Amino acid sequence: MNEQELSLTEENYLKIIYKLEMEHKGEVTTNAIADLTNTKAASVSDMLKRLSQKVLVNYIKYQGVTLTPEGRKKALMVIRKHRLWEVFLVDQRGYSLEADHEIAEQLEHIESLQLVDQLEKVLGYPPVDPHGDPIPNAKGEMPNKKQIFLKDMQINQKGQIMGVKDTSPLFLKYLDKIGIGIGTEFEIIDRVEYDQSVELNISGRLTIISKEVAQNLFTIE
Amino acid sequence: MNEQELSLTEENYLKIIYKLEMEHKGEVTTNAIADLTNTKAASVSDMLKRLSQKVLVNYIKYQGVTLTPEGRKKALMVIRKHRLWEVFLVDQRGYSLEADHEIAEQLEHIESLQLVDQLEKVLGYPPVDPHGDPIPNAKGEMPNKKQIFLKDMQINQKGQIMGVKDTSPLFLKYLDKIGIGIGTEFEIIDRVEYDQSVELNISGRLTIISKEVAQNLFTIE
DNA sequence: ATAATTGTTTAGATGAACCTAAATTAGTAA
DNA sequence: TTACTAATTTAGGTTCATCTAAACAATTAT
Repeated sequence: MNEQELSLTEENYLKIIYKLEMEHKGEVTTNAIADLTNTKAASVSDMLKRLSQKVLVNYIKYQGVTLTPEGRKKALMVIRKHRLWEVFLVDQRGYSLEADHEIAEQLEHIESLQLVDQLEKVLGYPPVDPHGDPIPNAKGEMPNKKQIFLKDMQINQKGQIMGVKDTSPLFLKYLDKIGIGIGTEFEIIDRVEYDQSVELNISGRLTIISKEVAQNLFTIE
Repeated sequence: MNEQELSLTEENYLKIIYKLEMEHKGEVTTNAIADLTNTKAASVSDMLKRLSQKVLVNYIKYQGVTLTPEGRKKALMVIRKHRLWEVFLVDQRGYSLEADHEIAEQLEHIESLQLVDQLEKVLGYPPVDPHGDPIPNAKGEMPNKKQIFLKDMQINQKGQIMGVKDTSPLFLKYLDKIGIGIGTEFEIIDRVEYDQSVELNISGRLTIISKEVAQNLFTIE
């Protein structure tokens, strides 16, 4: 009785309400939603009424919306799918395409919990997507992982590259050249006082990265 | 001017018309389409009018439809996506899920030619999907590959397992056990007169499969 | 050839998701 | 407070994809 199928559009609304709720910590306004959905306020009002009827949001006229527990769970499932597909896309093809996000916007609506769970397994249970955003678990709970930049890590700490901040082709090409990518394991060997560059041990080899690079690479926890 | 975006529904109609055209070699009837789309004849008539206006089908009232070249190309692109995703699903997870086809039905509508081309590359340019159906190329042309069952191959011929006919869990489990899967390379060593079983060389090791198994495994060309 | 059957199309409605324009409410400034 | 502005909702329409029921065309059987 719980598992009402949601339309693609409804899923998108929930996802956006979730995001806005996180940002402003509270009620979400009609206009804010209209902006992000590329629709008009009137259309949003319509939809909020419908979502309210399905008990996915708490909606009081003129006062904005919040998600119900059920709505939040649905939103998190969509976000989970989106982020896992993002990992998949980057994994399969590198950061090459600007379009990754757009494609993930479509893939996030593929219905099959099993598929997404299997995807997660194949990808090695990544805690975050390539933007460093945490991936909700199969129960629809958002873990509070945080990204830590190599620049800020202690000497002797180990980790695995989980993503990059700067996604310009120039930077990505350089990373590729020096053999650093998503999943690369490393250990912080030393930090050079002089220029704040960082010495890494990557599978036995010493690799030195500049401060700029160390500011743009992150691991998790 | 050519690249009108099609709705998911329109894509499905084209795909189904293509399939029916292949089967009956000629005009496709309204009712046949209605059956496969799980809609009613009246809805099909409506849609055919719309597709006709977009010059994707040739439609004459009471006389059935055929695809135009443009419509055929669109249909083949959908089929290409569907079959590549099927390969992906089986690749990632084995035949485990009955639901593979349903999931591919959704994935086939993901818009991104680049993604599907990249997928094809990652999968190693498979000529057929796991059901042995050929995969149209990036230009929207259907190659005429045909499946050949191991039962019918000559001694000394080599090949690669491209799919299975029987997809019952029992059979798939057995294949798994004897180490045969999609992509497995083999050479036909001999055929045993007595029971028509087939001796294979699989990466240096002799494997014997029964007539029944050899009737259900195929390669291509 | 005519009648009966089957297949197909039209007419008129529906629901989802959107729109514009007008009305309403909430919040702010005089 | 009252008047004004900005945000929101309602009213009334549109398009897409569907439906049912009725009308119409084509095919088959007598």
